Amino acid sequence: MNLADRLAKLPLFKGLPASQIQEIAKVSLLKKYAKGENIFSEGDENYGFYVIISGRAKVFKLSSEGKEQIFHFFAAGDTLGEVSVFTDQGFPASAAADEETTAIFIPRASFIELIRRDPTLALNMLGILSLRLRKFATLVEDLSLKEVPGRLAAHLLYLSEKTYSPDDLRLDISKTQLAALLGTIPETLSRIMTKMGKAGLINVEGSLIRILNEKTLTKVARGEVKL
Amino acid sequence: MNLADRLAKLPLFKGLPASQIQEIAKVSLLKKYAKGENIFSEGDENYGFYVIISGRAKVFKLSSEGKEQIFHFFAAGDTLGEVSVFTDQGFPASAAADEETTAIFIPRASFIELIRRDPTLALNMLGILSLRLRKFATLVEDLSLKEVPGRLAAHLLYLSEKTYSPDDLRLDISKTQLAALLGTIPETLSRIMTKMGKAGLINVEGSLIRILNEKTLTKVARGEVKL
DNA sequence: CGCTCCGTTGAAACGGTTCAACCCACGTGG
DNA sequence: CCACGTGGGTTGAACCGTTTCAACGGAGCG
Repeated sequence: MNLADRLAKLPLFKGLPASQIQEIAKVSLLKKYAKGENIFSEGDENYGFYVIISGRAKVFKLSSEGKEQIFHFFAAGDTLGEVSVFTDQGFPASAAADEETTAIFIPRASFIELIRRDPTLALNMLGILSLRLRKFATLVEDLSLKEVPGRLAAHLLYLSEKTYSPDDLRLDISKTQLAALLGTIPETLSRIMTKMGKAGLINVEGSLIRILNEKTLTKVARGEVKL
Repeated sequence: MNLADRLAKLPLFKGLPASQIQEIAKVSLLKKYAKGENIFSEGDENYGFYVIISGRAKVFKLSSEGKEQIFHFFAAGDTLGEVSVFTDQGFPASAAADEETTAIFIPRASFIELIRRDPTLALNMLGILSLRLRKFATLVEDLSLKEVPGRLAAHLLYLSEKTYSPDDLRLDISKTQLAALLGTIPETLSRIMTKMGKAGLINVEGSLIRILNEKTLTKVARGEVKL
């Protein structure tokens, strides 16, 4: 499959005429990243953004002591690095491939040029950024207003919503990564999972999690019930 | 001054032809809010967004126990509530006037219509949302990877950057509000200010803060030095 | 086989919050 | 004009959730 066909499938380019997609394809690059490989680093100058074709990437920051906070995971179809396309500063955070990942790199100047010509693309991008802002809002809420059990409960319910079998979840990331996503450390996450298990809220077997008591779990997520 | 003149001065509408601004002005509303008055609430259906003309507003969330996390303060020229213009969900957080505030309400449909016609406006809005995302990124970083002294130090240095007299700061919000912005409570903030005073980093007299040792303060902000 | 990575568990330490008391500046009403 | 209440800010002591440090078990892999 060539670049143009791949681009045409993306939600970002939905509703865009083929001719313009061809144009973008001409200046775009297909890139491959090995597991754990760096995609860009905080502060790097930015010449464009990325669209994930396959695999998974994370955007994160590290503290001075080495603790990692993951902002978001990106999978096939997602865009990353768009923020610095529209502001003249380097990347606000770093990104790395979580497994073997392929992505399309779209140069900044050509993309802006395309937006100027087609407002549909602009609206698509505005929708993407708005969604991202929503996610940040709930992340801030979780970090500041909820304790770790609340964050975990909220995350499990979030996963539950986007699954076919809403009570049988499979974590597609390691528990260490999950801890970094929830703003805590593996030890704490482990303890809380054990507690939730003993309280009959969930059942954990490796990366398989079954929700046993959704009602109470919801209350924990809201901070109405403590563990 | 009429609505159209006010709109024309906003960075959001920079570079936009007067005819289109007139059009927007026709469907916009001038609103006034008393100190403390609610502007919109989390989850409210959204029919448009707001531009602050004078005064100050805050966007925030409350925990189930009543703790407040302020996401951002907005002053004259800033827009708020744009996020839900581009996604079909209610407001992700609540907003209230921090003092007597006037704002222009711009209806969603007309604004989207205008974007469709003028890509300049789209690019302006993309720039605004991107900047907001950057702020969220540093907020998350602060909450998750820094301790309260680090957050305070970072905030003071941030204020210092945007002042004429970079070593003499005046807090324009109450310390209680500052605590809510930094993700902590007034008691903790007070203690840390005292500590920083005793360590010779700053000098606090009411809402006047003088930075005495910027170098060390920077290290505290980076987490390289503990208090 | 032995290494590394991930996850788990325990005990101690720490940062921050909670609760309570108190101070001060300010505005209001008697 | 003073008494009073109110809101913002400060301080102390107890408490609590989370992290830290250390040790250990198991799975996967060269």
